[in-house]
Order: sequence, then structure tokens, then C-alpha cells
Amino acid sequence: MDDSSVARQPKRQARRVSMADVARLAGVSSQTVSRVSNGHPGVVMETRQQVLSAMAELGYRPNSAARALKWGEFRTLGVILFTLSTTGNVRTLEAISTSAAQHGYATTLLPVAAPTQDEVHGAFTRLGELAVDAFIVIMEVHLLDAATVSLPPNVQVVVADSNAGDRYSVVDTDQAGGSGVAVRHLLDLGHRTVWHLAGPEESFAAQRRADAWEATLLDAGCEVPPLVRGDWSAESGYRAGLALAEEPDCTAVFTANDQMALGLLRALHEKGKSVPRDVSVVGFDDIPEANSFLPPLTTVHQDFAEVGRLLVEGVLRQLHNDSPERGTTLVPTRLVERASTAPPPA
Amino acid sequence: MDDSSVARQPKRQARRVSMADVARLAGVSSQTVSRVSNGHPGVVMETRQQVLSAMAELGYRPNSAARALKWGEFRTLGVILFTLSTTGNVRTLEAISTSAAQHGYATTLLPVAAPTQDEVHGAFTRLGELAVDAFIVIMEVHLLDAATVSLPPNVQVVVADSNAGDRYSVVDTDQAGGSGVAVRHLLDLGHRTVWHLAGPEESFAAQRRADAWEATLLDAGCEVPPLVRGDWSAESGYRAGLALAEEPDCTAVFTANDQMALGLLRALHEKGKSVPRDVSVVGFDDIPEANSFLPPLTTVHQDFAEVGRLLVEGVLRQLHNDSPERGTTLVPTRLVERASTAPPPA
DNA sequence: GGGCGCTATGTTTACGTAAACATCACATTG
DNA sequence: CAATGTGATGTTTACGTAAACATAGCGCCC
Repeated sequence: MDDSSVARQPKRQARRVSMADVARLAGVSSQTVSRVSNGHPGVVMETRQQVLSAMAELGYRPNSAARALKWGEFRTLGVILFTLSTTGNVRTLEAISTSAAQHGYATTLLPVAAPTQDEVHGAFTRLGELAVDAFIVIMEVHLLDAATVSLPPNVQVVVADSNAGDRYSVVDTDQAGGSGVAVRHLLDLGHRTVWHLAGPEESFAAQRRADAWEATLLDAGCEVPPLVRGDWSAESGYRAGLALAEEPDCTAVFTANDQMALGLLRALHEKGKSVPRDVSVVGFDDIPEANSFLPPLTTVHQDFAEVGRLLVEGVLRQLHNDSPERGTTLVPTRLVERASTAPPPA
Repeated sequence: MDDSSVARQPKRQARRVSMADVARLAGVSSQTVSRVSNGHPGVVMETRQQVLSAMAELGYRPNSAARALKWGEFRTLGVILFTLSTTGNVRTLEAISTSAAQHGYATTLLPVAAPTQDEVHGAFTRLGELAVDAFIVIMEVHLLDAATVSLPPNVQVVVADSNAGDRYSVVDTDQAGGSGVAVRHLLDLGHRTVWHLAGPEESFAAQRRADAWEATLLDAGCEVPPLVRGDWSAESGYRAGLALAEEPDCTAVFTANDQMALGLLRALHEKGKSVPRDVSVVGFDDIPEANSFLPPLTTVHQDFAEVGRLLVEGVLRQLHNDSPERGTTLVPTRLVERASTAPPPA
């Protein structure tokens, strides 16, 4: 599987063209080539042209390793995450890479196959070898805890989707706020209480959403129905929906993400329950497809772009100040009202 | 926006600990530190221990720039893509990064904000500066054409989702085969012809699917209905669906991706058309949610994992042989039959 | 017209690592 | 016991780039 331990030999293939080669062809010193390559002033037009055409002729390409060695930086951010199969991770990654690009940084992915301790440990061990200036970690915090020992020192880190604000700089969606708004929206419509289809236990985000759901219900003096667990997938939402359809007093469901809501809608439909007439449903994420569900889904909109932007700015700030930061930054959510919620049946 | 042109100054922050520092503390030569760091034999246990504890005390982390300079490789692949908002790109990227990791390579993202020529040109210019050994390009081929001039020379490239097999090594899903199967499935059910909701014009994949749809219909001696264009989004599928619902003889639709099919289903439902009783629908991609659509969607399954695997293996092979390859490798698809297709109404 | 400053270019050096080569201590052997 | 080999460690060098410093040519001013 992993041949990274295979003996590494310096590649003795035809050596790449270097500044010296270009300099020789152009009849100048390599320093002049360097000046042209970096757009420095003080090179007369004629010389510049000679160098440029020599570069073109040889297919010169600056060696980023040597550059990085000289500069002490790669202009690259490393992103550690478990999976690209959840919307949140993908959209966050997209925002990170876009934002990083705007700051002149590339983004290197360090996928961790499974969120097991061994895998995480291995990933952090390999981290030190990566051509990366700083890291952004998108993962459940208890796994980060387990691996903390091997987190390379002297490296700036920012964490998403975590509660480790006491030890790292954390940026996260305001899970609690969003969940509260979702639940209160349903209560305001007149529902006596709200059921919750939660994400998997090991997810920090799922936990936060479930906690806020319960707190909001208690705060409003409502009964707290038993918690139903899914695993983020539409399929798990479908299974949960089949069960919830049997609960006669279940008139409102807050689902921890939109995919599960999709499955839930299908189950309710199959069971002959109409949404929103018989049951109201609120999702979380506001994926682009949510507007095309049957019916269009009322859901909590997450601003992934903002999360990504703050992550990148945070880690670059730490990098430039050469000092770590702590504390949690929450990105607000907003409720998007569509057609899946209504007052309870009379 | 882009501050990559801002004057770069070598970071004069507290210099990182180097082998020399470790060597000094451990009372050995830096070469011995190197030997320990790389697990070479021929270092006596006691010395090794001293070095290791000196490393730990100073928080030593090998400098990957110097390493890369020495070895001539970064063990990193660059992936150029336009967007992470389409399922295909995301899933392909996921497969690439996983497969690369198994070969001991990291994956660097080079997002191109918009598929305009300027953007692409800029991206390719920046490529040369990236700490990357080879590239995988996921993009529409005509844009690659426009930018070809500035594609860095002496670099191995593999392309996904393209028809540039005559100039590059290309790996792609068998778009034509998959589309043919989808259309024939509908014809076999007894539909007189099949309508097509295509992806955007500038997409190569969309073009291939549309071409195959038309060819299959002609091949079967069917009338070819006017082509309907979407933009991959569920919203565009919805708009197209509203129009198609007005076509009395439209009993079967082949949709170029699953998201558009979702929107189409909503539109048909709103217009009082039952799927599959009145209209049959086939999608493309087989996203995880397709099974939870109303009704569960019959669709063409793409093996993104295989595409990613082949891309990585192809580019690594080129890298190790130091010679480019050409030609196209097609990854087969398969039809997943669910509940959205049936014989036409009597 | 000689010194001064400015511009264009060349030379030296350092970045951190690791291969290649050099040395040294000690054990083995004839 | 001296010659020889062997294993552990140190020294030199090169990777490609770019900052810092050096130099050479030239116009300008008093």
C-alpha cells in the first residue's frame, strides 16, 4: 500500500536546466539570469531579451526547491482532513484553496484515510516532511488530542470544526446559534416540540448541533424527544425517516445536515406523510441542491467561504508574526426559509 | 486580490533549528544527524540515542526544501482544476489524493478561479514556481489548448476529462458508452425516443454525453428531439423540467448529471407529472444521494476512484520513466437501475 | 579634466541536506 | 606483533538560487 518507505534515490535523470545553463547560453552571469527571472530592475532591455530567449530555448523553469531553501518558505499551506465526502469539508477546502490562492499560496492536501489513531499519527509524522509552511486541520478534536504529541513543533496551525480553542486558533460555523434558530423557527410555527436527527457521535459538529437542539428545547420548556442518530448520509436519513413516520406526535424534525433531510423526505413521502402539512423539516448546510428537494428545504445556511477565508487569514497571520494564537472565531449562520416548514396539523 | 507579486523578503524570523544545531547539542557531526534522521545503519545505539534526544529537545524538523533540492523531487503532485463545486471534480480529486498518498505523494491544489483564458494563463505561469513534481489537469480541453503555449516544458502531465489524447496522456470516464447504455435502456423500455438535458456547452464531458445520446438515437432510427441545455445545477434542471413538462410526447429524459435530474424531478412533480409513470428519467454520476431522490434515480455510475487511480499511476509512470505518454484510457461505467424508469404510458 | 555618483553586471557566499570520500580506533589474522 | 580489514564517525562538496558585496563603465559637475 504505502511505498513511501521504499529506498529513495536522488533522481539521476537528465539534470534539469539551471540558471547556470541559461547564463552560459545568454553569455551573462547567473546572477543576471536571477534578476530577470525575478523581474528585478536594473537589467538593460537588450540583456533582458537575450536572457529571456535563452530561457525559452532551454525551457528553463526555476527550481522551487532551491527557491524555497533560499526564502525559507514554500508559499504553500497544508490541509489535513479525513474525507472529501462531506459537503462541509469540500466547501471549506474550496474556500481555503481559493483564499490561499488570493494570498499567493498554494494548498497541499494531506488526506487521512480513516480517522483512526494510527492513521492520524502516521499523518502527523509525515507532516514534517511536507513542503508546507503552515497547517490547517479539519477534523474532530478528540482525534487531534490523541495525536497532539506528534504534531510537529514550531509550526503554525489553525483548526476548523473543533473545540480546541484553548490550545489552538479555531474557526468554526456557529453550530449552536444555527441550531437554535432552526429549532426556534419550528417552535414559533406552533409545534409542541422538535425531534432531532443527529450526525454521527464522533463528529464534533454533530455534537454541538445536538446539544444546542436540546438546550433550546429545554429553554422553551418543551419536552425533549429521544435523539435519533444518522451518519450524515441520505441513506441514514431515510432509515431514520421510516422510524419517525411511525411516531404520531412527531410534527417537526431538525436534521443535522441536508443530505439526511433528503433521505428523511423520501421516507416520509413513502409513508404517506406530507411535508410540510403533516411534518415540518429543517436541514443544516444549505447545499445548492436543497432548493430542489421535494419540497424545497428550509435549512440553516453555512458560510463556508467565510470560514475558509478566516482560516487562511488566521494561519497566515500566525505565520508572519511567528506566534501562535488561541481562541475560537464563530461564523454566523442564517436560516433560509423555503417550503418544508409550516404550522403543525390542526 | 493577488498579492503574490508583493516584494518577498526572506523570512528573517528566528531561524529554524537545523542539523547543525542538533549536531552541536549532541556533540556529533551533522552527517551523523543526517544518518539518524534517515534511519541509515552504522550508527551505534548510544550515539543514535543522543542525537534523537537532541532532536526532541530542539524540536528539530527536517527542512523539506533542502531535502527536495538534494533529491530533485518533492514527492508531490499538482492538480489543476477549476472548481470543487461539481461532484465529478471533487470525487476525482478525492481519489487522486488517496491514491497519491498510497504512493507516498502529497497532492497540491491549484485552483483556477474562472475558466477564462487569462486565469488559465496566469495559473500556468505560476505552475513553474510550485513545489511539485508533475501535474494532473482536470479541465476542459479547449481551455488547455489556449494555454498550451505556457505549459511549463519538461514536466509530466496527465489530463482528465479531455480529448487531448493525441498530445497528452488522458484518463476519462467512458462518457459515450455510459450515455449509450442510458439511452438504450430507455428505448428498450419502449419509449419512442429520448430527450436530453445536457450540461453546459463549454464542458467537454457534456459534449461527449450529448453526442453519444444523439448517435444512439440515430443508430436506433429514432427521431432526435431538440437538445435542452442546463449548467449542471439542480436549479437549471428545474427550469428545464418546467419546459419539458409542457412537451406532451416527452416520456423519457436522459439527464447529463444527477443534480440536474433532481431539479427535473421537482419540476415534473410540480407540474403533476408522475415519475416514472408519465416520464422516465435517467441521470449520470450516481452520486450517493441519487438513491434518496423521489423516486430513487436510475443513473449511470462513474468509477471516480478508478479514474483517480489511473491518473496517479499514469503520471508517476511518466515521472519515473522521464518520458511523456499519449493516448486515452477510458474507465467503464455501469447503469444502476432504480425506480425512475418504466415503460411509457399506454 | 579629475573626482563622484549612478547604473549595469559579475563574484562570493549561504541556505540545509546528504552523497562521496576520508579518517580513526580497534579487532582479527598470519 | 605488525599488517589488514571493518565499522563508526568526521570532512568536503554539490544541489540551484539570490542576497550581499564588488567592479567597471559612463556622464556630470565644478
